Amino acid sequence: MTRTAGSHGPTTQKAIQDAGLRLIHHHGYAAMSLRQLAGEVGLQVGSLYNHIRTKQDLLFDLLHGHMESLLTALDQALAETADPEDALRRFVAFHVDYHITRKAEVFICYSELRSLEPDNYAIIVGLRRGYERRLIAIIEQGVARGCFRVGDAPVAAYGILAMLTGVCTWFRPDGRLTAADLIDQYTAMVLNAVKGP
Amino acid sequence: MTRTAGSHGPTTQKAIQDAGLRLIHHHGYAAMSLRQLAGEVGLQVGSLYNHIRTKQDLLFDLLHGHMESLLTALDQALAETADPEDALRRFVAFHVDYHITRKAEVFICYSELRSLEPDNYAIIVGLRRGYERRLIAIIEQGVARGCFRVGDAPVAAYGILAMLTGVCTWFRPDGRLTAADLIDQYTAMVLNAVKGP
Amino acid sequence: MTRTAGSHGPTTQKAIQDAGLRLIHHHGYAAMSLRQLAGEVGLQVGSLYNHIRTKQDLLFDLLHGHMESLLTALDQALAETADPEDALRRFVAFHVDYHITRKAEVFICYSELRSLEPDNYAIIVGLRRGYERRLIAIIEQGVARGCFRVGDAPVAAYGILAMLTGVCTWFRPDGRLTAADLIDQYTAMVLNAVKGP
Amino acid sequence: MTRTAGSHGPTTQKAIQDAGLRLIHHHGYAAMSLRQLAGEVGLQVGSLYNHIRTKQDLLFDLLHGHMESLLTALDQALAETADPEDALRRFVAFHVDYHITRKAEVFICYSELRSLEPDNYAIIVGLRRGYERRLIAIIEQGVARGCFRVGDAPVAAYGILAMLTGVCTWFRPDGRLTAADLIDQYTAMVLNAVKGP
DNA sequence: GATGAATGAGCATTCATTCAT
DNA sequence: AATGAATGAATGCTCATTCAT
Repeated sequence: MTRTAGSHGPTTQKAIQDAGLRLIHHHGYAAMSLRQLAGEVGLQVGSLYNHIRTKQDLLFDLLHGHMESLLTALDQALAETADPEDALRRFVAFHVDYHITRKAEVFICYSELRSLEPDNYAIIVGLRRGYERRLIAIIEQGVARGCFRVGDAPVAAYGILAMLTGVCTWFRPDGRLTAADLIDQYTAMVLNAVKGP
Repeated sequence: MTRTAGSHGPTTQKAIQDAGLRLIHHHGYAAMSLRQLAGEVGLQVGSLYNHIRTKQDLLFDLLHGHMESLLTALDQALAETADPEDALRRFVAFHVDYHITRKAEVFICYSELRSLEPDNYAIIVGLRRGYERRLIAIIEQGVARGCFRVGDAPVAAYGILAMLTGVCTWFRPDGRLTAADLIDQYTAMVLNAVKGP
Repeated sequence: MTRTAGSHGPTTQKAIQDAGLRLIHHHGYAAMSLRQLAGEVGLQVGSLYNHIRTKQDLLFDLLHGHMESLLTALDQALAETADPEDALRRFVAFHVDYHITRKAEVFICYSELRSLEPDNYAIIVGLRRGYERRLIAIIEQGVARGCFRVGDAPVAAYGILAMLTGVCTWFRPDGRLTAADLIDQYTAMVLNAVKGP
Repeated sequence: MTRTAGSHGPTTQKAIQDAGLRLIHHHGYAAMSLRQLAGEVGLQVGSLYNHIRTKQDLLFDLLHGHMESLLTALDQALAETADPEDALRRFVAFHVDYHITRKAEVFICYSELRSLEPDNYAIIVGLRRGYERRLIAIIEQGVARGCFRVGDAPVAAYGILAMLTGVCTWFRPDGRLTAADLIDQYTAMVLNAVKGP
């Protein structure tokens, strides 16, 4: 954690994280300079170090915070589902909604994995695997109960995740489709895909 | 020594592009230094400039060459298809195969778009749009003929493309699945998804 | 160590300008490297950029500062002169004295004009034209009042300026002549030249 | 000398010197790159070295050739002059004419002295001193015969040389004045200056 | 004579980071 | 907390020069 206990700069801290997220999303971690970041927040470079430990830590905190809130939110969305089909519907709706709403976090969580130092990388990838496993489990349950039919559950899951995650690349809230339309269409496509002909 | 015996223009050019592709794929364009690249090829930094104009040009040439060969290969794969379902099968098989075989090119073509200068960006994105349009056209034809049923053709196309493209992130040729298995499963999923219940 | 004890912004700024002036005077702008400059001031190269924006800016600031102080000093020297002959005497004395005293600034202001980027060039040349115009005006007044006789006033002015400015190339304060001797002789030559036979 | 005996490339040799003169005049020796020069002549950089030994040699040959032809031409112009006043008239006419006609050579001969390596510097400065001495001798003779009156002959000579040399900076053949007008005016000014009131 | 490919040193500039104030 | 000045390493790129072909 970067925040010094007891310090009273939550505003600056937050401003740095927001600007950092935006800049990493736009230019990438390697291409973002701390001078740029300081400029966005209205500080001199040196002052940044009252709020972050290193550039790498800023990235890690962003990704780690994102993954934790993503997992918490998913568990909430899936709570008390017995039926795999119902669970899959909820998963699709949750994933698309979350990926539309917080596209920057989601995007850098995929694109900046390689910018993480080994230890940090392992942690984030571990959390991500947990997320994937929840979808795999749903599919495996569906297959076990005979309501889904797929060749290989993890492969099906990776395909579905890639398809749904793609929305954070192209979806525009002010475009032809509403988020609800999108969720409806993708839910139908995903269910058709796993239920078979 | 001013020249390694046996060195040869076109060979060096190719070596630079190969190493460049590999390094950009691994570390990203911004994080790859020309010193690293020169080292991989066995040259001094300055010598690189006998073969490339700028770092940006190296990236652009890589992406441009890739997009052109991708489009040519797709047109060949789709030649003489009358039936949308047949066309879609061929598209899936082609796309997955190509994205497994040349995963580095494909990956950087998505991930390094933002590293392109505006003019170069416009060119590559234009070519990519051409690729997407071919899939959209197939889906629209299928819908027109009543064999496919999707909410919105472009949205379906983006979903399918994202799903298929994902393979270049996780597929390992020495893994549990063969490329043929993968193509079979994904063809089935895609066709189910667009044919509806 | 991150900072030499006792170092201080404005002082360093001044040291950089002094050393920059000396080095540009000796080797020329293009031939002076910022490494050299940093070495003279006792800094690492990068630290220079806490005090200058670019190498070009350093040059421009030097020339601009010089031209402004030159014009101010000239106006002071010429204040309350009614008689053209008196004005010309004062001009010669002022110009020679200034060009002996601050020969480095004066020299680079002539020799490094071509190293200025277009916008900066225009500004400095504009100021210089203002200086020339003051001498031209004196000669024209003298001609109008019949005390001077020259073919073309600007041409006479350019000749006089070139003659006087030359001192910063060869005059040595510890040489055969004192500055006062020099001013006397040049005043006589200039007055003879413009008064005619 | 740069030219390999027996080679038959006088055209290329000449083209390189012409372009070199022009580029050094425009940008300065340090700022001119051999790549630029090669480009102007229509060669690759490496090929330049079939015609020059080094960049420094190119500069030296330019200056040395210039000084030798200047001295030869001056001696011709002054041949068979008995009278100092006549000699001074001829000197002014010769110097102005030469400095207008070959302004680029003349200019770089002043401005690029500092770019010469020590040995080359000594040679060129020696030749230049010879040129100055001819004017000093004329003035001293005039003073000895009582037709000129100046404080210090070398100082007068330096002033006159600076004044006359200045023309290569500002004179435009298509301007308000012809070369003849200029020579007339400057001859008058110089003679007035040295003859005294 | 010309070319293209190489070298190794050098360039101006930017970087993440540190720390006295 | 914030600043401004510093560090030392690194960046993309250019340089004069060499030389096998």
